[in-house]
Amino acid sequence: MDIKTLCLGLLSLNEACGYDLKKKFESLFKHFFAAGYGSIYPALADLAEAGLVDCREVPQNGRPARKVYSITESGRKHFQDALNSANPTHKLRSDFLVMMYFADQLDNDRLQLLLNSRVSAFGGVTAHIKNITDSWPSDSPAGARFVAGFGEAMAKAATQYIEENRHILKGHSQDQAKGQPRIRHTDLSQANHQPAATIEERV
Amino acid sequence: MDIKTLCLGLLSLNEACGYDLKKKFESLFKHFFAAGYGSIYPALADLAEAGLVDCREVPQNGRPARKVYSITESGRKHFQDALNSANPTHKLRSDFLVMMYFADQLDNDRLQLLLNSRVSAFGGVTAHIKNITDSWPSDSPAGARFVAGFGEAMAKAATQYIEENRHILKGHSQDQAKGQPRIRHTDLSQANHQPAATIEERV
DNA sequence: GACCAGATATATCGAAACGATAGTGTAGCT
DNA sequence: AGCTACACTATCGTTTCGATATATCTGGTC
Repeated sequence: MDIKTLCLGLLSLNEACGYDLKKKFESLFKHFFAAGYGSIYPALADLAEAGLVDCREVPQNGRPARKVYSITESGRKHFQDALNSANPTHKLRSDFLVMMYFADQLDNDRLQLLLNSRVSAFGGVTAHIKNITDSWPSDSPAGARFVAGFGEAMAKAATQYIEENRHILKGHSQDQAKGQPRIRHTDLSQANHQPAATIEERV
Repeated sequence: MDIKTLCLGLLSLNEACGYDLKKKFESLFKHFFAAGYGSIYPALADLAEAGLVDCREVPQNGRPARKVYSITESGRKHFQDALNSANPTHKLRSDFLVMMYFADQLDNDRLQLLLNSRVSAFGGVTAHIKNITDSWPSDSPAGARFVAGFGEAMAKAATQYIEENRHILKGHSQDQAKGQPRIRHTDLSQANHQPAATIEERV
């Protein structure tokens, strides 16, 4: 599902301008789908050109006019089709885990700092979700509650995992020699080399 | 952390060709960092041009020659710097959760299908991680075990959350009218409109 | 022996998305 | 008077994605 479709989906609930959509991304979708202006504005322009949304300019005193986009029947149908055809992805991209993978090239202070700030980032996610859901009425849509709960559950599980397992990671102490990995590593590059499983190699 | 840096990190452990790196991404990093050929090959070329890696061609019978990249001292230093300066991200991008957010525009069969295949996808993640870790020696690096465990923990927590909360989602039945949301939605577009919190709006 | 799927290895190209930045006036606070 | 936050627009260069092309060897099946 691309950003265009997502914007269309949000517009299927309420008409909105680009700025409104950005705010939604940063409140409702913050923990599972990020989108910046550089994605949203072109997406809206494309949707308008394709006739999936209408654009209406609402002038304001001083400020740039709001360009309010509202979904058309064609757009609504298009979104329904997208909901029913796509097989949805669910992808994590984590520099944090990459760094943890390379923990033995970090010194210990740095490692502990990274772990602590990740835990605190998950705390921030939890706080954010609590913050937005607190204002919801009791009849708020099930989907919204489901995804909020999912975010909470993930943040909690991640925090717990880190706290329970951080002890297995030990960065080297700072006065130790840096820059050379302290594990064996073996030449991989013979012509016609064997399948990886039969070669001694750092996992 | 961009793909270049990540490739450099992998090359700090073993020299490798583009194809080798791709395999690593698809085994070790599969659950938290994806990268395709379209990212890896340009990254290697850039690294070589910047002098952070050396490239050595190893001819093979029939097949295209392996271009084996090995990290230079400069490259190693560069990677250490990257490890110590970046504040790492950890981002989820989930079309699945987007769709769940729009659950009330899905019919029930489709909704159940999506939930089931997501659960089974998490099962696949768990199986994949078990598969790669089973072959590891007992002295395998702590970082690798930490990130593998993290993936397992997340897959487990996600599965559990879905199973325990899927009942709150109810897609409409198939014979019901489609295409119109059944919740109120209010015009957002008055000039100089109020802050969102004071307007009735679908969350 | 014929045949096909899959592994090994390279690489490119257009489309999509990211991330940072710019501009401009209002409102409110100190 | 000056500062910061907010409301709204928008662009632009870089990075990344995803699909595809090419070519040969290997291993298994009918």
